[in-house]
Amino acid sequence: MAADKKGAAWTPPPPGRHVYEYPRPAVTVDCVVLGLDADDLKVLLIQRGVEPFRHAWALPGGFVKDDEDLDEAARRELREETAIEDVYLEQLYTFGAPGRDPRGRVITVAYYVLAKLSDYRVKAATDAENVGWFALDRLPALAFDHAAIIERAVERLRGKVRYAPIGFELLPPRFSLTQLQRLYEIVLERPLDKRNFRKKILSLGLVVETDEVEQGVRHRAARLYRFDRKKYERLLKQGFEFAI
Amino acid sequence: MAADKKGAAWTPPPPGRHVYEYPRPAVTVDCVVLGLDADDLKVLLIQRGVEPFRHAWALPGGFVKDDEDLDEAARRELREETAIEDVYLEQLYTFGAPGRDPRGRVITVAYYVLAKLSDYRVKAATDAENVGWFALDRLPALAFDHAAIIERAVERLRGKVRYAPIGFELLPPRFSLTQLQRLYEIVLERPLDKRNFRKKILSLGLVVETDEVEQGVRHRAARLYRFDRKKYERLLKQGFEFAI
DNA sequence: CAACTTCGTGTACATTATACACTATAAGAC
DNA sequence: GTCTTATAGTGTATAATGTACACGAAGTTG
Repeated sequence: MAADKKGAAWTPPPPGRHVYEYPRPAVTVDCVVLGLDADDLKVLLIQRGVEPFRHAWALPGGFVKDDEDLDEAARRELREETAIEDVYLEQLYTFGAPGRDPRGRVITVAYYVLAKLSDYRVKAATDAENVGWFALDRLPALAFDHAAIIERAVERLRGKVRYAPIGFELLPPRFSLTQLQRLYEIVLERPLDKRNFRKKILSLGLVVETDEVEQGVRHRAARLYRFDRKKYERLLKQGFEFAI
Repeated sequence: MAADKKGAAWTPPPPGRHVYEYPRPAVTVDCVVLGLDADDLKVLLIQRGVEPFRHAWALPGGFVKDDEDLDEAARRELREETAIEDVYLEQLYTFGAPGRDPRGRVITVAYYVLAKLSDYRVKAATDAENVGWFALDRLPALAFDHAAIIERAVERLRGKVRYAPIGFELLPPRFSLTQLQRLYEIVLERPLDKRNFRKKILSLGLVVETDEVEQGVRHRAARLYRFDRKKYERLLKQGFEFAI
């Protein structure tokens, strides 16, 4: 976790000295923010300014406040550290191995976040600390157990993208079918047949044609579609199962 | 959580008084132990002996110790409170709403556990406190937010049983295909066709015939099968996907 | 040995998945 | 405005899988 983002060094509690009779670990949230570039899944990292792991890159995150829920804490830290808001956010897994933070017992509730990368390309770089998107296969050295957390987030995305319409969270509101196919190919790491993919997607009836086309391309522009979330929610209630 | 199982009442920290500058919630683990009866999914509950929620039923669980991992803590609490060991155990979700424990901030990492109910029918009742299996549709009043935790565990089981061979964790090592079908019918809450189910299961090649048959039934005895875990793991590495 | 209960089996049809290649359209260069 | 280039957009035949459906076989009990 990157809790001490304002530079105030955090000192661990003296071992074995607790005010109450039960252990009191520190609890943080960490966010694995995934975004889709033209050819890659990318993850948003911030560079640590303090020890331990000074200069190492880490997941955005920080301490959970006394009066906030875990999801709230994750959204707050995201907003504070990366200016990212209004994204798909879901709890991933809680990491609590005793040695995962050299300063003492810190349990972190990890979240995974799907962001429309294009929305945040600029903003991300303007924060006080270094912030950047990194391709998943070219990650820098990471603080704590954050590499393992990212790995689990990607596993989860891969597992879930086929059975839930979460891929759309990575695309702009209007997208071409080619873009959508590219997304699935990148996440699933295998090529898909263009005609079969389109047949399948359109037969679900969840993406609807708009009257817009791609702009600024140097060839025939593709028709743009949008995801019909309301229809999806209606169908869900009727036992419909999304699957690609 | 049922952390104070030995009757020592736990008092909450005075609000706003922390030794360090960041909040220090208590962290517990709670286990949703599911078992399969003839006609029902059941969950294992223990009855609380102390306030709050004295006399209410609750999930087995307790505080995470300073030097143990979360999974370890869950297994330890299970062993201590219910004598259950060597079961399928997987982290479920972390619940941390500020008001979920009336005594103060307690964050709980929930686990779900699949147990062969027949193994634990007797042992479970011998613990110092009241312990019992409850059908999911006839739960007693539950402490804290434990009803919500159980609900999420069942959702997870339902979602996962079709894509991972975890149903076998609920059956004895040797089982009939009728038992296996019954399991899926109970978990998925819909009837399955006998011939189609057997075709499907056998075509996966993961359950193998043994030379044993059901004992002590008052009709033709069914052949018993076992799950071939090694074969499953081999196939997994080759990209095989389990699905029912 | 009759009655009962569950076991174990196959086929026809519908649906879905897969493999595969060319024409249409728009932009850009000249 | 014509040619080049790049991607968009489309259909069919075959294989695989899913679904619906009913009855004789085998073992137990009285």
